[in-house]
Amino acid sequence: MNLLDAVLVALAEPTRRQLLDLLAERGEASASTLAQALPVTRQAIVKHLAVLDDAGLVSSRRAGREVRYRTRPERLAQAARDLSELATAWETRLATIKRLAEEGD
Amino acid sequence: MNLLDAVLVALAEPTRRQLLDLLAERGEASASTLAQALPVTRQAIVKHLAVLDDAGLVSSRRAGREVRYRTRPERLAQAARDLSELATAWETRLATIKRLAEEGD
DNA sequence: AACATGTGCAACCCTGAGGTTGCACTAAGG
DNA sequence: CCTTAGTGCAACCTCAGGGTTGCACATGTT
Repeated sequence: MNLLDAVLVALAEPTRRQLLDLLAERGEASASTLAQALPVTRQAIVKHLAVLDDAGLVSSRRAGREVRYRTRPERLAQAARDLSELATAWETRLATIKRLAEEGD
Repeated sequence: MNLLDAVLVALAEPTRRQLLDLLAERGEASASTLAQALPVTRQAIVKHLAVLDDAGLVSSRRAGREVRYRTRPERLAQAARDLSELATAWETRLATIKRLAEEGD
């Protein structure tokens, strides 16, 4: 599974998108803190953060006894570019097909 | 669930991404035809196409006894723009936080 | 030292998504 | 009219993903 795939999978989950919102809002936060803002357990949060980390959408660092997470906008920006490219490729395809159809009739 | 969410969910599935590839490649295809190119049943394909349709990533039209599907690049392009916006918003947040931290120290 | 807070790990539960099979229905072609 | 190819519907199966609980471990505080 390449990175774009991982990003898409990561973003497909409502809770994970909420987590990203919270992180973007706060700049940095621990799993325990985040758990207080959402209707799920800390453990669930941790799992989600792991998925987000695999997708490169968040990074973490240890600060004493807690682990702080933050967003990584570059990855999201990259994913956006990838999707954009894909869209352009489709458009080109469709344009070509349309053109051929018109010529051939 | 708004449209971007639906798009993300739709794209999170490998088989659906393959379907989109095939459609982009062929310009137009029916569920039965697509099923021949993938290791799953026509029914599975139909379900996936329904999800893609809900997300606005494909459109369909009846042609005699078959239903032909095609990609809709605008939606994907829109999704790409939305993600890009989100990334920018995060970047702005992080920049602000960083600035405040420097000023306040 | 004792306590509180945050994390890590593992087992477990359960729903939904992806997939299949079977059959009825409809349209095209001989 | 009969056959063939494509679709639609519904019941069913299976498993990974999201979630929980319980407990051990580590760090900070008094």
